[in-house]
Amino acid sequence: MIKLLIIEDERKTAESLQQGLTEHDFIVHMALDGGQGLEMALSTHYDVIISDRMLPKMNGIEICRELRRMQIGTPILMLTALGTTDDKVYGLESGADDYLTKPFEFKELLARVRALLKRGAHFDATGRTLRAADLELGLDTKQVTRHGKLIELTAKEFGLLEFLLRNKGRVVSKAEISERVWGINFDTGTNVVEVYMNYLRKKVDRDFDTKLIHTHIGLGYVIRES
Amino acid sequence: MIKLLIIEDERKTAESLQQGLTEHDFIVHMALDGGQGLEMALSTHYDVIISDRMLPKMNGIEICRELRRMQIGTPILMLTALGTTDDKVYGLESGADDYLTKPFEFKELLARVRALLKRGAHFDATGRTLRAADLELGLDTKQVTRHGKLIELTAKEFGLLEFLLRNKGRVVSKAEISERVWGINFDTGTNVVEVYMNYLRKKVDRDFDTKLIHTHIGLGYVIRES
DNA sequence: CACTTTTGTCACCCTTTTGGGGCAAAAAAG
DNA sequence: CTTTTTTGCCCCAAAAGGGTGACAAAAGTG
Repeated sequence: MIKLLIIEDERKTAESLQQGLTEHDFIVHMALDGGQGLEMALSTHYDVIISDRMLPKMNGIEICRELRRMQIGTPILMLTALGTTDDKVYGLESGADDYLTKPFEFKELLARVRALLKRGAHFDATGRTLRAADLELGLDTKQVTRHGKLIELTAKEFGLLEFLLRNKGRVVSKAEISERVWGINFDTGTNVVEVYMNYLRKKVDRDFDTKLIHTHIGLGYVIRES
Repeated sequence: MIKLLIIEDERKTAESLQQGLTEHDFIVHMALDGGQGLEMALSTHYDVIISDRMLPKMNGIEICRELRRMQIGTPILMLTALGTTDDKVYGLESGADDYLTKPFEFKELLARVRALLKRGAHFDATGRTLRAADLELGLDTKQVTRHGKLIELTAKEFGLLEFLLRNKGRVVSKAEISERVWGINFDTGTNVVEVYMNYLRKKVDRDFDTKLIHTHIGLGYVIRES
């Protein structure tokens, strides 16, 4: 479920954007002026924000700056009627991630939104699927497959695999894992991590030739596809 | 030090880009055709890649796809003379992060590169690497290679090599090493440091002509690439 | 409540890592 | 050249790290 926020005061543009994006399976929220837009962006998590540059109450540039000041990194696509290079430069420097000049074709906007989503997907909890070789983990569907075959995981196993996949290629220590997946301070002499790593391996690696979960003794674990 | 790769075959464009970007304190590498560009992008870590779309040997779209297939997430800014919306859409869908149509003003390109950098700064999985000659140590991957060949190290060996590499060119005493790597007060008549230095040499230097680990008798050890 | 599933602990075993002893080789000192 | 110190390097035993089955507690389900 990908959520977008559109901040736009021209009714006609706003409506056609909303319609077009809704048809492409995005969840679209609308704000009709800058103040409202900022408020919504601050209170809800969006995957991409599309904002007009000229707006009542607070303009697009100000919204940008304010969001970045509040440590909100949501990608912002700025729309504008102003097409000079200086305008674009100014917009990008104030924290926008892309800048599109009106008039534009809807499909270009769609492509740019998707490009912004792709970039954020690595970290954002809203990405669609995580992959490593022929292993796929659906963040939305909560389904895991290897070589097309469904693998049933429990909640903790899923959480552990998701954490490993999000850090694909990076060795993560047991302390880091228990901290991030279990939320515990790895001081209690527990060996849950090892036990679960064992469960995961049985389900994910055992029946396959190329192993994905690797141990680096004394350092931690890593998912690697080589 | 921010490194950019420019893949562009038109001499004039290439040179003016290089000059402009160098003036803004970027380190700029150039490739004049697609094949060369791909090779460079695969072997070196760049912060942003700027690629022309139409290139000899291999075009920009193909480079994009190939890099993404190889799990390289470096932000890509595509340049093109083709300005139709469909071209842009196609480019963005193949894995590019931004798309700029020629002719453009340099300052817009600069602003877009900066916008990409801001975002890409996050996942720098390939950047945290220590090097000495053809020896590479990945701080995240915990992998060590020499001349492209993987070397397996234990945790202590890794810690020792990391310490030496962090102090590349500086002679570190055995007391310093045991203090920083083992966390012990080098008073016990132990010879662990010598023993481990020996392990490291076996794995890192033995099979190669140019030795990297050098002993300064009575003073300590150092990694030197000369 | 009875039953199933999930979660986490324990105990045991196996593997790898670690670091010391001892000695030969190399370097420095006399 | 001989002696002393330092370093390199083999072997080996102890320790640490990690894998795994059994089992009990906890959570979820009808």
